[in-house]
Amino acid sequence: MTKTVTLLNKLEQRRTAQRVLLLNVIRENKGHLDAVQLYEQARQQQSVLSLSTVYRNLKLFKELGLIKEHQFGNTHRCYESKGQSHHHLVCLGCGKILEFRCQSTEKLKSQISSNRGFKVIDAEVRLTGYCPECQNRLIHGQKNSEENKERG
Amino acid sequence: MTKTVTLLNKLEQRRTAQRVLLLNVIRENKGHLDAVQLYEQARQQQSVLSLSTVYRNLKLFKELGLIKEHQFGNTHRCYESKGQSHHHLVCLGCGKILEFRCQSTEKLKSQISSNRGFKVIDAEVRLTGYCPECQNRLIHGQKNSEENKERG
DNA sequence: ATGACTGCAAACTGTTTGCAGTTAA
DNA sequence: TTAACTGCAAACAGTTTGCAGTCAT
Repeated sequence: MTKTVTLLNKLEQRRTAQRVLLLNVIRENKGHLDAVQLYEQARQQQSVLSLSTVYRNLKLFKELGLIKEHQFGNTHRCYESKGQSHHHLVCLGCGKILEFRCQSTEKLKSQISSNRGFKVIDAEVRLTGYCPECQNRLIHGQKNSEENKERG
Repeated sequence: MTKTVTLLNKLEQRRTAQRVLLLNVIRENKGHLDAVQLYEQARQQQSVLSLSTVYRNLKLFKELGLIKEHQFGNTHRCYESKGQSHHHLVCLGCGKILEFRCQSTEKLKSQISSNRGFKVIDAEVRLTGYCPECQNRLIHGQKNSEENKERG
């Protein structure tokens, strides 16, 4: 994987300690982080960092195409490093986000491109429903778990 | 199409003037409305209505499964009546939302269901990129149109 | 040296909530 | 009659912004 530092140099952005730190945390973390989670994880490694810097740099990274932004059911947005393309299963019961891959979107991209003249940059498939655990819980008549609902 | 009034009765919800009005506006409107747009359109027909009522009822309609909620690039959410299943093309240039249909998601649903044990309630495919007009504008070196960017 | 970047606090936006009055059933 | 519903204003959460100081180049 390209070094974060190199990445920032190439993109002609200043290589500040905060940017290197933030990008590293995002890239090391496999899942989805929201701004506050990223802030907290980053602060554990280096305490000089403010939440506005996190927001400002998330915006920058997004514009540079280094990360992807998502908004699932929740109010807040979350971010992930752009790695291998994958899609999401969003559980309505517990808010958990699962990932899956599928090849068929490539075909779809080219279809849309030729039929509609729309230049597709990115494709996301999102399935909402219930994960196995929540199905189980619902069958056995227990109350919905709200545990992971906000920070999934 | 089922009458809004009948719909509310069936669902054992009170048939208030505000609810009937809001549901009608949503159902008559083909595209996507955010809360404020819905509020404004509804007020044109009947001036006794507050924004909190709009939010409260959007939440209700969503829980009853009468409408679908989306969050595209923007900060605000938008809503549409549940009609024939369709997916979205989101233009990064002007924020415009285009729709398309595709059959392949049904197959995907059952695949995920059998492979992962995830009970799929809904599937959405979202392609982001550039609409024909924006591609044109970009080729001819003009600046990005921000016109529709917020209220698309 | 200097313009990009940062932390801080204050502002802003979309949404939710408490309350007292109103209305559908 | 009364619990569900409403409008209003105030609260809230997530995000953005203005400013003065700092730091990468």
